[in-house]
Amino acid sequence: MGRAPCCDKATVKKGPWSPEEDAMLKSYIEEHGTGGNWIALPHKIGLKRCGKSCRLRWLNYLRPNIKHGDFTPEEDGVICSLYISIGSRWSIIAAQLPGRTDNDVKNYWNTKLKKRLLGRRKDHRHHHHSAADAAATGESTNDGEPAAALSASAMERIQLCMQLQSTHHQHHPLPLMWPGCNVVSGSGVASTQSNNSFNSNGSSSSVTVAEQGQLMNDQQHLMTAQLEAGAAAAAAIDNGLAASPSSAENSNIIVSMEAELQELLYGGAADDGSRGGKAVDGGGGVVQQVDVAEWWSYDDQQGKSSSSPVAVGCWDFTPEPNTAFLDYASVYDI
DNA sequence: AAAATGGGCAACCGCGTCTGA
DNA sequence: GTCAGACGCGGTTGCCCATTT
Repeated sequence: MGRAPCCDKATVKKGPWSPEEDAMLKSYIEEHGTGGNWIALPHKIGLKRCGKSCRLRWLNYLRPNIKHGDFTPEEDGVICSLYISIGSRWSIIAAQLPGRTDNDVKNYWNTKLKKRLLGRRKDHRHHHHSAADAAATGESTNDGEPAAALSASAMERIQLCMQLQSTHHQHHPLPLMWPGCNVVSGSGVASTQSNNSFNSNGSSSSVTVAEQGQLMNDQQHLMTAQLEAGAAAAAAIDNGLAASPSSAENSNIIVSMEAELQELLYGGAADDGSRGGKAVDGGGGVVQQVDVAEWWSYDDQQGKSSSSPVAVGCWDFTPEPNTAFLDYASVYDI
């Protein structure tokens, strides 16, 4: 016995949304909110759409302050680092990127970032015939373990890690650090958790994009430090094993790996720091000011369904941002 | 110029999780 | 404690447009 469909598929409209439908949905939600029931929403509005479709349209396109296209290098770094660490948890990754949706991040990864990163593997192929290579081609690894046992996501993470490692660290194998890795607990984590937007507690901490860039950079330090851990754990998790944690750390390695990630992403041009952690110039030379507290506060404002909602932020209807981060943090012990 | 191919993106689908009765 | 309905997420599909042959 299958699950009951959420709507009458015979009567709902599918396919691209028309401007009229967009306008109807947008104006209704801006005026009344969602009412906490997406399924009932299209009936109230008079739209011949599935409730889930309305929700998706609102979240991915109509919501205020949605950013489309032109991912910044900082965002690239966050996406890559997090993907390597946690895999395709797009909602969590998107939660770290204000204005980005999980669908956007997912599409961006699948169509661009992944190719940019994995596409470079050929450059190093003649040096190494890695386990990931073997796995990717369906070959067996040295110990005879069929690589097909790993998920595609895990394989990608391993490929990325091994590519990073193969570029410069072939003579300096990195220690495993998972899951209790606390590599940069003295700097990156502390500053990240004390300053960033994810510890929203109602206080109106105003954080500029420039600061956000630095925060992302801090995060990237952390995430990059977990590259190895992520790959090892991905393999372990996929095999139902628990990787043993290690306390080993080497800040030089972390910095090197971060640089390698930048190199993989942006093609080897040595980064003097102007790329990461700098202000995001909107093109006009003026650094944007983003009040993160306001951003995250939209949930509350919208939830009150005031007659004139001030849609400053746009992460309503998504999990509490710090919850998402805490989810990540609790899993990865940071 | 036309056809084939590939890339990018919006939208859909199905399933796991959550929530309230 | 159970169950049904709703939500949220990740994977996949399909369409449109650009590029290549």
